[in-house]
Amino acid sequence: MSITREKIIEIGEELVLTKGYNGFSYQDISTVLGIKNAAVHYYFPSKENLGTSIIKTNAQRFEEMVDNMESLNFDEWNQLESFMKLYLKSNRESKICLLGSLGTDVNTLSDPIHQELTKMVDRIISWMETLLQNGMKKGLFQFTLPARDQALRILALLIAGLQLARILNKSDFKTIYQSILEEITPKPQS
Amino acid sequence: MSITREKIIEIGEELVLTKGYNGFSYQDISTVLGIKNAAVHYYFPSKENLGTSIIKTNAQRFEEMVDNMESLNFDEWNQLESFMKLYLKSNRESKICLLGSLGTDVNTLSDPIHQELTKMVDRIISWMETLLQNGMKKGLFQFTLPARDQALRILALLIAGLQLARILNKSDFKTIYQSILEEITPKPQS
DNA sequence: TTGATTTTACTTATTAGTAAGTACATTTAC
DNA sequence: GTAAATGTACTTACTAATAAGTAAAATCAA
Repeated sequence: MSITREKIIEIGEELVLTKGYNGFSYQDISTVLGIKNAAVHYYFPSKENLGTSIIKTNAQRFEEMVDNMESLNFDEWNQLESFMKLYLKSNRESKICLLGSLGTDVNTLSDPIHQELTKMVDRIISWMETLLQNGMKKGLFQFTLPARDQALRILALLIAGLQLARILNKSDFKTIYQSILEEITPKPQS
Repeated sequence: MSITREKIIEIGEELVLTKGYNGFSYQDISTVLGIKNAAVHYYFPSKENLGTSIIKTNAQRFEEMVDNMESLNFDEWNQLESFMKLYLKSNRESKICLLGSLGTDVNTLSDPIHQELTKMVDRIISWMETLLQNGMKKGLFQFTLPARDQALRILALLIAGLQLARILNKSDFKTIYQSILEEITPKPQS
């Protein structure tokens, strides 16, 4: 596969995470790569193509990470923490989450992008639901809500945590991050 | 004050909440109002003026609501619930939170808008912090985190709850909404 | 009739997108 | 083994649409 194509997706993703889907243009990408705007259209005829490719690439990266953690026999706690650490990295880089970024612009996205986005969120939620469920059985987690609801809460805290941290202060994300871990840490019996 | 001016702000806010700051144009506003693009520029010479006015109007509405609740002697529980009900309404109307919307586009906003946004988030967080603190003293709330951290969590859950609900399903917001109330409801002593 | 409001008629810049052509490497035909 | 054809990765040079923004004239309302 083409290296230029990969770089376009990479830069496109970075721009979605920093400026939002409607906040960047093909020119922004071509300028960074030192090529012409038309060269970007050569790989991605329309912005819709680029948008879906960005989401698909992201979703694929997620699946690879999950597969990798499974094959390394990560327990549920470590899997969740690894996932959450992706957000710590985003916070350091002043980026937000792809889901939160596109969640803002969802009404301006064409159907194919919208569907890809929904698919990815569904996938992450159900992955986390299973993870929480299994982890609780093992006593690694403790919570009272249905596992899917707990997953929704964790994802929401991560997504808006990054957004709030970019408005306020990076340290505010760390606060939220810590609180998530505390929320599901098993409490000693009294 | 001009009725047209007020309508422009109202429609502008609606557009920010549905399509994002970079997803709408003056043309979108003027078309709805049946006036010309230039008439919008008469009231708001630049989009920056409009953006700051939208935030200021929103912040003012918040202050009025707080004042009103105080004068009606709402207890802390009812004040928090009233605030949260604003988000229930947004969810019904498939709108997201102003803070979440602008949080995505923050890097593309000019300084005055950015500052207004930061001011508003600071204000809401510190209002909720005080509310939680006082409510806990009265036994209306129960939580273990520092009040500001708890406020950050609640705001984050509300903001991303709306975003996720727009991608997934409206009912997912209600789930998160309920979980917030449960999170701070005093537990009976054992 | 004065000032507030709005339209007309622009400008300039940027957007996504396209059509035609170029350079160069690879394959195919003889 | 060489020449012709083909494919890849672009550039050049556009278009059509839309963006924000402006100046000046027209309209309206007190």
